[in-house]
Amino acid sequence: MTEGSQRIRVTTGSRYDVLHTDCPARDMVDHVTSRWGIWVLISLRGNDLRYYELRESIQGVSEKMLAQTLRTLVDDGLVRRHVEPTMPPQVTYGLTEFGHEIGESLTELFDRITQRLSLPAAS
Amino acid sequence: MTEGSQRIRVTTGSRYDVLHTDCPARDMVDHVTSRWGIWVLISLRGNDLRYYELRESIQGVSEKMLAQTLRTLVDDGLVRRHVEPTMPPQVTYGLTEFGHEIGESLTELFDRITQRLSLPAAS
DNA sequence: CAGGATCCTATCCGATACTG
DNA sequence: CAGTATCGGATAGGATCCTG
Repeated sequence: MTEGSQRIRVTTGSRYDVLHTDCPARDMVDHVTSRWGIWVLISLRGNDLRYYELRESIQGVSEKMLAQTLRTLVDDGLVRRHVEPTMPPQVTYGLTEFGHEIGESLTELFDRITQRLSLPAAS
Repeated sequence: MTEGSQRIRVTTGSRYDVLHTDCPARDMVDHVTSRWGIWVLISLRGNDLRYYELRESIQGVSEKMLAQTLRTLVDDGLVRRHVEPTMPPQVTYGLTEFGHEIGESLTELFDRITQRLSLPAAS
């Protein structure tokens, strides 16, 4: 993004000026609202799931994208990864406390959308 | 996505089985959580804005993507577009009632993320 | 001012093959 | 089982030019 001369406007009173620049929250938001991230977080709300359970639960996701998404969410501190050193290995994913907070917001967002879509039509 | 043999499992008790298939909500969610869509919706919460105001407010967005994002959100019934037939023309964008609902959810999501990022560190 | 049209590049993402 | 590595097509997205 190469912003050197980008000034952060804090004079207007809008609290969103800051985030519109390159603040770290923007990356996190992008991860959370990524194509598959949102469904991973929602899927894990009920209970922890293993890798293949997530893959079957989230229709349409490829192994590559699921792995990639999970890695990002683990790095961000939203998802916890638990490895059981058996043979074959068992890896379980669950939400951290932070992940639960975010999952709650995402579920609310999703619910509002489905609710609206179930109505006839309105502007 | 070409799913013909895809069964909707309604027997498990999880209310998210349905949405993991190709339900229309998924498209809407993708639009709302698109790279720029989320910032448009948040930006318009306070007050209506004109095109160039949005462009300046949302740092990093190109004219093309802003226009494209706005068109999608208008089609989805989240944003209202008002044209003042002057010369030069003035176009103002604002949220519909539905847009306000969604914007509220997105703001909550965003607030939780920024709040967490402002803390030292935790898992 | 508010975009549409065009071009071109970065990246996303799926398919496939392979590994501990 | 739970991934990683690589490849290639699709698409998102930026830059530029142009119009009502």
